[in-house]
Amino acid sequence: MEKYRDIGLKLTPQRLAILHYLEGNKDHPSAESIYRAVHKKFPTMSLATVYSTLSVLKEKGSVLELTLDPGKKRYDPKTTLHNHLICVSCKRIVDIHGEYKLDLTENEKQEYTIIKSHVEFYGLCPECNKIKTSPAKEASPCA
Amino acid sequence: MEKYRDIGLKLTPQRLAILHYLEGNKDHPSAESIYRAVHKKFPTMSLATVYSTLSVLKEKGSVLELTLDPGKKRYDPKTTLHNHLICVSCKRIVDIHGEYKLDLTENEKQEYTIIKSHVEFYGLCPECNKIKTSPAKEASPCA
DNA sequence: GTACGTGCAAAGGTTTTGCATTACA
DNA sequence: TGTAATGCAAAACCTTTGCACGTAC
Repeated sequence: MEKYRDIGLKLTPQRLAILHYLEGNKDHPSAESIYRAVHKKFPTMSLATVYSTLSVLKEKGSVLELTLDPGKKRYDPKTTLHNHLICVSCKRIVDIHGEYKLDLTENEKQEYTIIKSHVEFYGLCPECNKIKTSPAKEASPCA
Repeated sequence: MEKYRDIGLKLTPQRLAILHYLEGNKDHPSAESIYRAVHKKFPTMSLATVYSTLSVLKEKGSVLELTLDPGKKRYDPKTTLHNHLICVSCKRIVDIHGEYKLDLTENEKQEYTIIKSHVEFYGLCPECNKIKTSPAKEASPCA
């Protein structure tokens, strides 16, 4: 946690609670769900503080803001390049770690400069896939 | 335009105006910008009508709702699979037509079912790229 | 001690909804 | 004519902002 002080963050109890919640979190939570989780253990926490902390973490490059969910932003503490699958059944967002060769044509290489890329897969997450392919059970949305 | 009646759409003047505006449109407009454009020619048009028409068109598969812009939805009348580049300079969204091999590992193939995929490139659009690579001019955001 | 974070409430932007009126088919 | 679309206003969300107060360093 000291690494956050090193990048110029004042470590208040509220921020520590948010940082602990985010550490290793693979749920790609929204501001609201971070707030709900942290508010349980820390009833004075306000939603504005969550937004303001996320804004600072984003500036410092310590979280990624994901634009995958129509209607709200999601946050990802994993900041190295990776891709995502959006489950069409349960709406969960899960990490996909493969690297892909996304080669532009020669024409396109002249026209554009590419800085980075991100792949969104739409399909079934492991849990919903299991339900669907399991012969014994009726298919039903997970979560 | 008759194809829309065929899919069960009542063709009101408002809807025709929206459909004309969307036809061949490559700007990936938001509801608000569709409203602004159509309202000029059609002053009685209301924003609620734009939303309701977009909702029907989406259901019928005649437009795609894009979740690329944090804070608002964008709409794309091109419904065949293609990818997008988000210009980090001018924020324009432009189509990228290459097809990519996005092969999952054997492990992943067992875990997931993939229905479709979409690649977001971040970089410079043709206009901003031209400005940047042109030696004679100062770089400046386009649009 | 000071600069910055917190919490509250209000405001801003996008999208949805309810309802009376209007118009397509 | 009947069903569905329109337009208006209000409400529902998500996110940002202003400001008085509190706290990490």
